[in-house]
Amino acid sequence: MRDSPVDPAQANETEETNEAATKAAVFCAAERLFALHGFQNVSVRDITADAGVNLASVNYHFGSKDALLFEIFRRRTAELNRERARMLHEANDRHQGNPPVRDILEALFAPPLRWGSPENDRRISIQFIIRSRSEGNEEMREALAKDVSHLARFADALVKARPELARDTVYWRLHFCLGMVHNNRFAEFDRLHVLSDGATREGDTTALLTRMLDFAEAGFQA
Amino acid sequence: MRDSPVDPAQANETEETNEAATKAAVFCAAERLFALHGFQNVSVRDITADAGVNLASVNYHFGSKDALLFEIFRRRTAELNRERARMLHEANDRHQGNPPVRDILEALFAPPLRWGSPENDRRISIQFIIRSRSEGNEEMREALAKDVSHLARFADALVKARPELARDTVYWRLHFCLGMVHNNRFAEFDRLHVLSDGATREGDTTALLTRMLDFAEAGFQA
DNA sequence: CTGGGAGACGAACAGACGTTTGACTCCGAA
DNA sequence: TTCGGAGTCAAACGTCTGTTCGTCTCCCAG
Repeated sequence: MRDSPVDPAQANETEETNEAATKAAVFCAAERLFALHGFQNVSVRDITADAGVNLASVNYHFGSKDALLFEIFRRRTAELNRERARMLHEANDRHQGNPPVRDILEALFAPPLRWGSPENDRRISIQFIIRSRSEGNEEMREALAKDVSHLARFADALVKARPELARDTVYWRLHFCLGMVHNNRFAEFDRLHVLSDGATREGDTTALLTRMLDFAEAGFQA
Repeated sequence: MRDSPVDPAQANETEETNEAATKAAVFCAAERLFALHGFQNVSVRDITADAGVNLASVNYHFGSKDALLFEIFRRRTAELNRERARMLHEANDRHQGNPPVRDILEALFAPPLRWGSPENDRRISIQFIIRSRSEGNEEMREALAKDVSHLARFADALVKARPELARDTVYWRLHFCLGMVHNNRFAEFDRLHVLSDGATREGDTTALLTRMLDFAEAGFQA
């Protein structure tokens, strides 16, 4: 076992890499199948069959099925958090450390929405993350609970942007905004599509972002 | 098999009923365990052991594990929809068939919030419903997708209350509101509690309802 | 050339799963 | 009293699960 194996995410879909190609194939197949069918509904055999590798590959490269799940989760949440933090940082730079509510919320909404756009390769990743929020095992939920520092930065920025609001009011409204984001699942989009008889298409990501920002920004004005 | 067995929900927790007591016990135990640990993480043996009945009871009284799941789902969603429809009807009566946005949203928010209050027996039921939205099998998701008529009444009322808004705008904002509701899970409350360092307690249901209505009503003003 | 570790592979493991079976008890109707 | 169905029960069924084992191939350092 070498110390720094080929990064599965970087070797994405490029099965030509001469080393650890099977590890990357397992990683990608697992993420996709988990995101589409749920964590418990996908067996190790499903993953290895889809990836075209041997059954024992999962346990050899990742230790266990749960460890594989957690590694996908850890990597993707880290990437999402990094992108959100970067946008929040840019908003701070743009507004001398005191960005308005809309810019803060954009840093929260835009990354998962961009990932979720139909033409984006990360569409699967965001579905995986959302799913891990409800189907994740104890380890994953613990990691989510521990990682409040990431959200705390957004909460602090919002408190600074709306100093007249009580702190707990800001926390609750941030909670509502997160609910808006996490509801962006395939099934929910389908129901909305049926309800509106085809009037609402989720294809236009920037338009959806504007809709969400309009709604949430107004919510913070209350 | 008689035609109208004792209603498990009515025989709730009263194991003294001389007939079909085990069916009610299975129903209650299953709902609680499913809500707490997830659908796939609870086995038929877990349910029957918790209910104190024989292993074969589930298949005898409900046909299969999936059928049991679906029966709990069907009953609870019907109860929730009925309560929401009743509140929307009352709001219509109060305002001559044209209730304001806040009253419509209250009919949407209040029932699940009331159920979710700590002292309420239905706290488990609402967790079950929320869970079924992401963990439900094909049959349950199909039932959710088909039942747009229930949501359509809320959408129509909102369109009537805000005629200056485009229809798809109203649909999207209703979608956002549903996200706010469905995010009210145990795990999410926990994270919010950690984030706010104990400042936000979910105990006061009416206060939470006010917070949600303030936020969502303002969102519809945008 | 040679030895050894990394990795892929088929096969098997032990356990948990949902479901089914057949016998037994009990009670109301004939 | 007798018959039959409803309900409970222990036991077993076959299947699918995650994981492990032993072996084989291949490549590179010695």
